[in-house]
Amino acid sequence: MSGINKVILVGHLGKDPEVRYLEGGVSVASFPLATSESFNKDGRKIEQTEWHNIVMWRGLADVAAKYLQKGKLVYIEGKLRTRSFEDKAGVKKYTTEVIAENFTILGRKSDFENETRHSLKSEDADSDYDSRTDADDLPF
Amino acid sequence: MSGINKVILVGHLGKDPEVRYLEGGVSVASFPLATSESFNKDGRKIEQTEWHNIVMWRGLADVAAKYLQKGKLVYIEGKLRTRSFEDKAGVKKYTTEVIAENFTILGRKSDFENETRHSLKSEDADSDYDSRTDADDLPF
Amino acid sequence: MSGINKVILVGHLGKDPEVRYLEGGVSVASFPLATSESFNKDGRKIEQTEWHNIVMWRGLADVAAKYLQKGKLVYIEGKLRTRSFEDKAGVKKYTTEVIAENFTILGRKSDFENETRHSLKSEDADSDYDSRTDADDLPF
Amino acid sequence: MSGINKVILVGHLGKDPEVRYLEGGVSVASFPLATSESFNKDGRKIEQTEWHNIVMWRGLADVAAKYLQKGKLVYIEGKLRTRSFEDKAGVKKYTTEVIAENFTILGRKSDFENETRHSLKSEDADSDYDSRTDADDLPF
DNA sequence: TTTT
DNA sequence: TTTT
Repeated sequence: MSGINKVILVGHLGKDPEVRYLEGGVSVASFPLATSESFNKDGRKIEQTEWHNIVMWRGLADVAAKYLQKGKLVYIEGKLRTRSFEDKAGVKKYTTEVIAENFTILGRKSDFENETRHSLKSEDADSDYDSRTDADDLPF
Repeated sequence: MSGINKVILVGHLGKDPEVRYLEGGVSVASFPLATSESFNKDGRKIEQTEWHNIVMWRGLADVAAKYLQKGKLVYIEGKLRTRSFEDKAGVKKYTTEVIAENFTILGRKSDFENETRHSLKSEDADSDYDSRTDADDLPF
Repeated sequence: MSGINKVILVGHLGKDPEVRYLEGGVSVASFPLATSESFNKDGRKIEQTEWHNIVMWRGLADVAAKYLQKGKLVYIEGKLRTRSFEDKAGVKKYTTEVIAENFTILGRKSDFENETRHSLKSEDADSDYDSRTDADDLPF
Repeated sequence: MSGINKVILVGHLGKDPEVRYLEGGVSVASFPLATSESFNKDGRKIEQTEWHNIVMWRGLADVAAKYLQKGKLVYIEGKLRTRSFEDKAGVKKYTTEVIAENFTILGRKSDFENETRHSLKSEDADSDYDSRTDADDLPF
């Protein structure tokens, strides 16, 4: 018990969010996010990009679908979750995702028709212990 | 460019750190860390544990080897890195690890013969752009 | 717009939380929190303690009043807020506080009769845009 | 001991950094940073801005002086420090500052002639236990 | 004013 | 595989 599992990312979306709808109408958005880091090595500037699998649930997924697009710069706060799945060949594999808990769009003024911070408590779609939306945080 | 990739964890070590030495004498420590979370579902308390693969390089690995043991509660700050590798059967797989940048032991008094915060800039063993140790942060 | 204002602290309470009740029955808890840092200077170990003014609103204040006491080790997440006030002599002064958004008790087993993470959206008592409680996070 | 004191901010500089030089040639940069937050209250969008006093020491101050200007959007990581001072009238006052440990410029492409993350261990100017610069992180 |  |  008593753990903290927190991820803070600032990066650009590699693709538009992809939204799926589960039984019960629960929405799930996912997209890749790139965080790049520069450093000097032997006098040359090296840029290293790390890709993260971002997952958003329910109301946060809906907001993401509406306001996030490929290329946008966002601040994302969330937690790590590793889950297993079977690939097409039936081989068990693992993937680590960042389950987003809130996000803020950063960047150009033109990106800010909407400037509210988006926040949503979200969890696995098959649990309903926290399915409400932090409506006050939504921009409409 | 311009990215932030930060992980903050507080959890317990699932095992003692395992230390390996690469060519050049570079040390790498790794261990699993559990972060647990409790919540109420339908009136029952559910505990959910997430396991993280922690990796520490060089001086930080040495400090970890000396001061961290299975069961200890630690605060860890680091970044996410996903890398691919081939399993024994030659199948390409991916794993996501937390490359620790510093840690602080939390918890019981008996855990605190040493109480300095440990911090070390570290990177891939095959790169040497940042191989020094933040010696002032080391407890000896 | 588009800002992030986040504070992450792990430290010990210097006093029991002090709870006040505003008009409307809104509860506000506050207490000092010590975060200490050790480092070596000229071969001697120096310990430096920083004191933070923690403020919790509404449901989070109620949970704090019940579960936090002087000496306990807690993880606190919140945001900075600087406000002005007049001292007894009528002189305008400023104070910077950490408005907590959630906390987790860390530390000894004896501290863990209750082990849920406490979280509450909270704001100034004179605003009511976010006055609900994240009830699912509360331990009762 | 065993504390964590961490601040994460994303905001705009309210002024150009002001650089002072202490005895020994130690440089100190300081500037105000605004973090704004939007929320809906009674259907109206409210924007609330918080101002932070940012302080940078030594090499980090030098990088700030070179690359940060009024209006720029930056990610700043640091720690809180409250110190007392006497105002012109000899009255003792307190101020809380964010001692930056690293920063990253965010925002428009045009802001990124230089895109390295800046990082520097820094402390009070009158202590020399950590006076070196994380040179590898510097952009020259 | 905490803790080790 | 941790911890409470």
